[in-house]
Amino acid sequence: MGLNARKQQVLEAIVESHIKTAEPVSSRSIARKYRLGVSSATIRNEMADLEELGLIEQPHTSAGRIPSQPGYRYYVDRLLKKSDLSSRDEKLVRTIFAQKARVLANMVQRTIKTVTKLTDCLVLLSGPQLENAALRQIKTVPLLPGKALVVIVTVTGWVESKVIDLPSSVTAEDLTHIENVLNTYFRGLTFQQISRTILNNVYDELIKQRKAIDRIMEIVEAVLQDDSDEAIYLGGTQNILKQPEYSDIDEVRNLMGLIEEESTLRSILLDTHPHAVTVRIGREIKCDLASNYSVVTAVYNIGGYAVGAFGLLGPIRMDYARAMAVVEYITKVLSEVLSGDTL
Amino acid sequence: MGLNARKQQVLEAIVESHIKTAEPVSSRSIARKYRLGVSSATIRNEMADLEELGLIEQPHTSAGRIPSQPGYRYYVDRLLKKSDLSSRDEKLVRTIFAQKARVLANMVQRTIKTVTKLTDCLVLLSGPQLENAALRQIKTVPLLPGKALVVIVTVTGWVESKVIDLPSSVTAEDLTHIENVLNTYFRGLTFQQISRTILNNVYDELIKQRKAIDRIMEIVEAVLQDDSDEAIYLGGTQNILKQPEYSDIDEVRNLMGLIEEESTLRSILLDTHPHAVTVRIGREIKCDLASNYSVVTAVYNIGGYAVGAFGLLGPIRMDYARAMAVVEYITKVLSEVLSGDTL
DNA sequence: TTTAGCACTCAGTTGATAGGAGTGCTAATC
DNA sequence: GATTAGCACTCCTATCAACTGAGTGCTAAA
Repeated sequence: MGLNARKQQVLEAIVESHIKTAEPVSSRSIARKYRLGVSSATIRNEMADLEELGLIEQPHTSAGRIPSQPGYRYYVDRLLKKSDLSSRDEKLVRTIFAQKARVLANMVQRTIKTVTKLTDCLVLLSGPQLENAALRQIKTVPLLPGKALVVIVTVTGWVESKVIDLPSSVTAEDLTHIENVLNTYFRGLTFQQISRTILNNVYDELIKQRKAIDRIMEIVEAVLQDDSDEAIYLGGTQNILKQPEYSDIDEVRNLMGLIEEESTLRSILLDTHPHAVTVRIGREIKCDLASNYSVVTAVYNIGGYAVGAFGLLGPIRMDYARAMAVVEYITKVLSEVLSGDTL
Repeated sequence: MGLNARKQQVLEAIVESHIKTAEPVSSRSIARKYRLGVSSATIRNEMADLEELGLIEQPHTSAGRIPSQPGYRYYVDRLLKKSDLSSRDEKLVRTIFAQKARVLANMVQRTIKTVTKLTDCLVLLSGPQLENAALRQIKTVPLLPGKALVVIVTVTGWVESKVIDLPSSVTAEDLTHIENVLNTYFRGLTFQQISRTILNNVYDELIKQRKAIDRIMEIVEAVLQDDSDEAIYLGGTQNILKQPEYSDIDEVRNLMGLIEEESTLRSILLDTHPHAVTVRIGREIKCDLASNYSVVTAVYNIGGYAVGAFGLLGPIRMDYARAMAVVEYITKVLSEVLSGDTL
């Protein structure tokens, strides 16, 4: 869809004005506020063309124009000027990771809370899955018969702990032995590598102790298969309610319904291009409940392996430039911090 | 305020009808639905008296009556018939604690999620604070220089773990030593007792190792003073939005503002009678933001010591009988489970 | 003391009207 | 040929009056 320069300017003006005010944009207001050097009548003519192309639409005859979903798509693809976060905002983000104790659960909470201050969107975060984190050490702590705590420390200093159930036949000595084996063979490897490696290397070595291996596998699996890791964390509900589109109670209810549907949020968040900030607008999100929203998402990684996704969800009339800047910066910093490049 | 029997019946009818329908109640509908054996005119006379007493009020001249805040108070104190949970509901609550791993954080989440299904209120939960839990064992796990994991297991099998920072001068051997001391002297005591006991018993014993004592105190304090324990957990936002009072967008915003104010929620939750289910109605809650809500709260305990509070927040027109039954049952079960009486 | 009956009040709805914002089209201008 | 001024037209929004109906309060009778 090749638009001449002036049509692009008009479309850009309409999108940006509507993002700012949430109101339909009139030809006259464009002529006044954006110095295109032509009269409102000329802009009206261009608007008629843009409407024919399906990029803008009229809520009713005597109203101004608002961008259509394809209009926003055109804007995001070709008109939007990428912006960076201000250094003040970047500093704010850095404070998320200033705290010394590197506990994943805390970091997730702090990330969401902080981003909430940076945008008016709903903040979504999945993971991080530790599968691709390299192991520094595993500690096991026998608690009660049949119960032990497994503590995982990654090479980059992140701590995660889980209580697991064991066959009650496993003694404290077994556990110590298992811990030793795990640390000896697996230090520096990722969990993913462990599952592959174990069969080759360790199995032969410990063939005499079949039972111990079974236990080891149970532990590794218990740690990896914890469903709670797959939870979607979210915040900023209050934020998004400030947007004028949610002064209608039905919109609010729809939004709350969406928030409740964790599986939907998950599929939205995971439908993300692996190497770039992804923008999905309205019906581009393959989900009926969400066809009135847009999402900006990106994955973050540990040592180059995707381990989670981060995203912002807002009305279609959201500030895409800012949302993209936030998502890009957050996922960059998350990746750095989890991979240990900084700090 | 002594009301004759019929006035009480009329007040009860008004409160219960209004709780059910959220609409003003007319004399005629009472005459029809509640078999009082008198005509609507007689009920109108009684209503006039009740209004003069300030127990009911009229939104406008040609509307029915709704209970006033003192009217609800009278109802809760003298008219409300206490009810128990159905055995189906009780069974549902028991499933919260069916999971084997006794991890406090998980239990908190599950409790909230479950109660969300039992009422239309906002579910609030604080704690549990471990101060009054008796200690089975403490494990320390050195992680990195200056960082250790402290794992606490209570006598009743609950597990809580924290990453703490230590002076980097503390070695792994120090830590093991500290762990031994802690376990030797403190097993079976509550954290509260520990803080009192340590000065008397242990200090003399370990006088040669002043430094170690300081470390111990640091650990004990680090564990106790973790702010995250004082967080208020909440759920059921979607529930409460279904209530007809929240079809007004400003009401929704006010509610969201209240939810955001964690310190307010905390003070509401902690203003609870220590030995009974507490009901606070509207302005009885000492908080302007909350004067349009009612709360039903109660504390739960470990071995008789209060360790946290549980409550339901809803519109003043809430189902008090059910809310009280839920709060009473949940706190009873929480206390049992945490104290180890069952399971 | 209770009740039937009726006048009265007032919120909510409907319908008509006026005002205003914005467009689309036409004819004049550059 | 592109641009623009001007004007008729559309349709949303606000306002006001009239109407409706639910519910009350009061009075007089049972």
